[in-house]
Amino acid sequence: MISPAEQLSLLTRGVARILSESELLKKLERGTPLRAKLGVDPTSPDLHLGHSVVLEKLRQFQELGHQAVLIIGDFTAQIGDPTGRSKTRPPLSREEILSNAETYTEQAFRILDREKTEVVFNGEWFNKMTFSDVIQLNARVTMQQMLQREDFKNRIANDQEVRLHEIQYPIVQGWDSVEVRADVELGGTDQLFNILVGRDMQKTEGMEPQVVMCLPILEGLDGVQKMSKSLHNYVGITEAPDEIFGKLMSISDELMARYSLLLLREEIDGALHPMEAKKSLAAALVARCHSASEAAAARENWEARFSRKDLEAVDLPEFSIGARRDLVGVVVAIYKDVFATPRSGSEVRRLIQQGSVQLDGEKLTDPKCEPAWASGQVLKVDKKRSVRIG
RNA sequence: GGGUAGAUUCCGGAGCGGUCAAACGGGGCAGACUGUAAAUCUGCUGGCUAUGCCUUCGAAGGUUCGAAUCCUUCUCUGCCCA
Repeated sequence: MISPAEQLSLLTRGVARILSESELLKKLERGTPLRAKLGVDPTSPDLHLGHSVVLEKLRQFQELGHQAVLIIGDFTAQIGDPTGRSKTRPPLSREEILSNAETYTEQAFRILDREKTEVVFNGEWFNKMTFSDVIQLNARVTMQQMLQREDFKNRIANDQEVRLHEIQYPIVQGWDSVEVRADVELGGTDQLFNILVGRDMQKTEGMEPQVVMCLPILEGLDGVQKMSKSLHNYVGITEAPDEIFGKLMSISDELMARYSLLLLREEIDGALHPMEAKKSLAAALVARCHSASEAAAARENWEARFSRKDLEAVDLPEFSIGARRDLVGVVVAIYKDVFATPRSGSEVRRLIQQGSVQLDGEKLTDPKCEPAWASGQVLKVDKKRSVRIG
């Protein structure tokens, strides 16, 4: 058994904010397993590297013999969170939530130890509440407290709306902590406020307050905004090895250092050429999401393709010419069927005119042309995407 | 409830009734250069069976030869006052 002090130093590594270390130490010194809580929202079940930062931390708790408590926010998902102006997000059905929760946990268990994870749905207690229970819950929190929250404050300052139900979210989340008797709650730094509410609610209930542990928010591939699916700047942990490797190779050097630190808890080796360092990072992350052998294969594939530009040696997706044989028609079909990133005919026409499309290394700039297609030809539609004509 | 401002293409934000598919900026995409990096430069950024046609400027009507621009009603939002 590792000593409480050693545990503390491991657990606080890579953490952006903790309240407070001394409280955590005290809890650790009791010697009984701590209950470490993480609440997740089953609205978009696709996990990406951003989520993995906090999941890794939770895993660390497990490795040290503590109890992970994963709360699925099925209740909140049923209400639907209408963030944004005109569009009200349709509330999810029971079935959707359950199936989302299923895919979510499936993915989360790539990182977490399934055997040592307690999964609970918060609808279990919230669905039983009456309106008067809700009022009483609200009575525990003041308006002033809610208005302290940074993003509410900003939105008010910028004349943007804040819906009343939005200020319920921290309360709901806070009550979860009471229900599961959390000793520690994990979350991104954006969760600081919510987690603090949980502390307060536990105190009002006469419980020992949970320790707040905030992990840094991972930037997306653009290096500016947080990683998120809706911003299209994410790397999904279930994506194909080549895909993950490629996406990581396109990040900036600056971001590479950040990813290395947050995802691998390692500094970049300054002696390496930045590109080599990036390859190691990419390989390490592919290995984590898949396996070491797949990581090696992805690396080799990438090098053949982009360093040696040896497209013959690479596994390219195959495409068979369909009904439309003209260049625009073919490229549109490729984007849609092979890469699942549809582009309109006009868009493709522009790409062609700008010299993005090559057939066997030769640029085709006339959208109207109809090349003599032959099986085995390599059609490159843009810098990163090519197919082999089947 | 009263007053007031506003709703424009991914976002921000212009837009004398015709020359507006709509300025400008951001973002995005592509090309050149590279290390699928950054920086920089260039081009593009509604759709189509494409020298023309179609659908877009909160919604529905209306006035006009003609409307994002004018009128009416409606919906939504901000701000101020209660």
